[in-house]
Amino acid sequence: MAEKKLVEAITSMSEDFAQWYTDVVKKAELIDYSNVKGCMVIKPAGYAIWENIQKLLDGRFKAAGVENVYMPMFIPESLLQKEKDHVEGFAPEVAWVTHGGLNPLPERMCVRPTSETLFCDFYKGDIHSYRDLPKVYNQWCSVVRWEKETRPFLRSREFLWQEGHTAHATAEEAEERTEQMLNIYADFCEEVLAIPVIKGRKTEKEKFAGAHATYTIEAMMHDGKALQSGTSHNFGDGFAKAFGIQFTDKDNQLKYVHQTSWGVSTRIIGAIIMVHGDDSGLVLPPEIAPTQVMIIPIQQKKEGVLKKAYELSEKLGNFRVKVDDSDKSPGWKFSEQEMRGIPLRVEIGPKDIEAGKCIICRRDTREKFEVAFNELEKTVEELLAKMQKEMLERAKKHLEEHTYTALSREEFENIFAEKTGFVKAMWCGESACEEAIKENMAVTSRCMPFKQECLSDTCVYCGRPAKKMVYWGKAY
RNA sequence: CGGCGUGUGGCUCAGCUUGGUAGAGCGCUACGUUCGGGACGUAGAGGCCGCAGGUUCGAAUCCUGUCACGCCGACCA
Repeated sequence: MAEKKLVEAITSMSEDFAQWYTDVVKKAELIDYSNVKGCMVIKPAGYAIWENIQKLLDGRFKAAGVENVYMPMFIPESLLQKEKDHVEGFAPEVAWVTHGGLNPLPERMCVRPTSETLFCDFYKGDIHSYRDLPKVYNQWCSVVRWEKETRPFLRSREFLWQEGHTAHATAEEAEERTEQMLNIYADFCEEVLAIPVIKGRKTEKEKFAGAHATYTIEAMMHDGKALQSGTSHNFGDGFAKAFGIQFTDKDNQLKYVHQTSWGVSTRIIGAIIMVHGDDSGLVLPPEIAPTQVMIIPIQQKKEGVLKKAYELSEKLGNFRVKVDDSDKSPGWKFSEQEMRGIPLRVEIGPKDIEAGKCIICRRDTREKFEVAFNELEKTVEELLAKMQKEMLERAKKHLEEHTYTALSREEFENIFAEKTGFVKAMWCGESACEEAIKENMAVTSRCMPFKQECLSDTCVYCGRPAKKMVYWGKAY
C-alpha cells in the first residue's frame, strides 16, 4: 500500500542528494534548527553519536599519551594577531565580543575559532626546559566561525570538536606526532565509522593558516564529493617564534619549540550520514550506533509479549539495546528504527514466542533471519560484526569505483564533466595552476597522498614537469 | 557576500493572481477496536497568516523594508 503512506517521505538520494541529507538529519532526529542562524540544536540521537565518538576517540588519544585540558573561549584581539598568516586566515570569520555587561571592553575579544593562540600563550609561560617537553594536550570544546552559508554538521557557526596542541623539542618529534595523530584519525574512521579515507598532505593553497604542513584524511561521500574528515598540522617553529615559546635544551642552548595541532569535529557525523545512509534514512555502523538493537514487540498488549521483549533485552545486555514499547503500530516502529539507522531490529510476537524464536532484520541489507531464543546473543554478536565489516567494504568499493585516473587535460576535464568522484592526476606543484583548475573546473586538490604513484611525467593541466600525484575532487 | 526560492495550528501545504475577517491532511488529547512494513472509528483541543511600516472602510492576499530558513556559487573543518 505504498500510496497509502501518509507521512512525508525522505527525498530519494538520486532525486536530490542535498535534500536527502537534510531530510535524513531531520527524520533521524539528529538536530533541530535554532533561533541563531547556523547554530543547531543537537538532539539526543545526534548527541549520543557524538558522545560515542568522543569516548572512542578519546580512548585512542589517551593511549597515545594525550592529556585533556580546557582553555578559555575568548581570545583578546592582540593575541589573535600575533601570527600573521593565522590571523589573516581566520579574521574574516570570527565573532567579536565588544561589551562586558553594559560597558565597552578596553580590548575586544573574539570567540575562539580555534585555540592555537591560546595554547601558545599558555605554553610560553609553562615551558622553560627540555624537561617540560613534550606537551601533548587536547581539549574537547566548541568553536565559532561566522560562516556565510551553513548546513547541519557540515558547516555550522558553532561546532563541537577536539583540538590537540602539542609542543616538542625537535622538528622530528613534531613531525612524528603530526603523522601519528593523522593515523589515529584514519584508523578510527575505518575501524569505528567504517569510512575509508585517503591520507595525504594538503597543497600550499589548501593548508591551514599558519601551518608548515597540513595532513588530511579525505573521505568520499555517496554523491562522489569529498569531505575533509580530520586534519593534523605541523607548525614547525613558526608559532613558537611569533609567540616566543623557547626552552633551554640539554646543550644549554635556548631553542624554539616545534608544534602541532590536530582536530576532528562534529562534521564527521555528516560523513557517517553521507557515506552509509540510504533512501530509508540513516545507517549507523554498529561500533558507533548509540542503540545497536531495537526490539519491536508485535501485538504487545497480548499476554506475555512485552515480558518476553524485556527478557530478550536483558539477554542482550552486552549490547546497546532498547525495547520500543510505545503504542505505535509495528509498521511505524519499523520505519522509525530504519530512519534512525539502528543496525539490528528484533521482532517478537505471539507466533515467535510459541515457536521459541524471533526475527532479526539487518538495517543495511534488510536481510531477515529467524533466530531461536537460545541463539540470539551469539547471532546478534555475529551480525553486528558482519555488518560493521561489510559496511566498510561497501564504502571502500564505492571509493574505488569512483576514483579515476587522468593522464591528459582533456581526460581530466571530461571525467569531471561527466562524473563525480576523485581523480588521480599529476601536478606541477604551482599554485597558479591549481587556482586555474579551481577557477575553470570547480575542482580542488584534496590531497597529495602519502602513497604516491607516478602516472606520467607532466602536469595533467599545464603540461609542465610533474612533481606530485594529487587527488582532485569537488568538496563539501 | 552574490543568485534563486520559501515563511499560514506541532509538521506538510492550500488560500494570494482578482483584498471581505482562515482551510485540508498528518500529528496531538480522550475512549474503543487494532497490531508480522508508517492501522481505524468517534469526540475534542490547537493559528494575532515571520516581523515592522504603508495603501484601504477593510490586508494572509497589494506596496516598502526587515528577519529567518533552504538550495546554488564564492570562502572555510
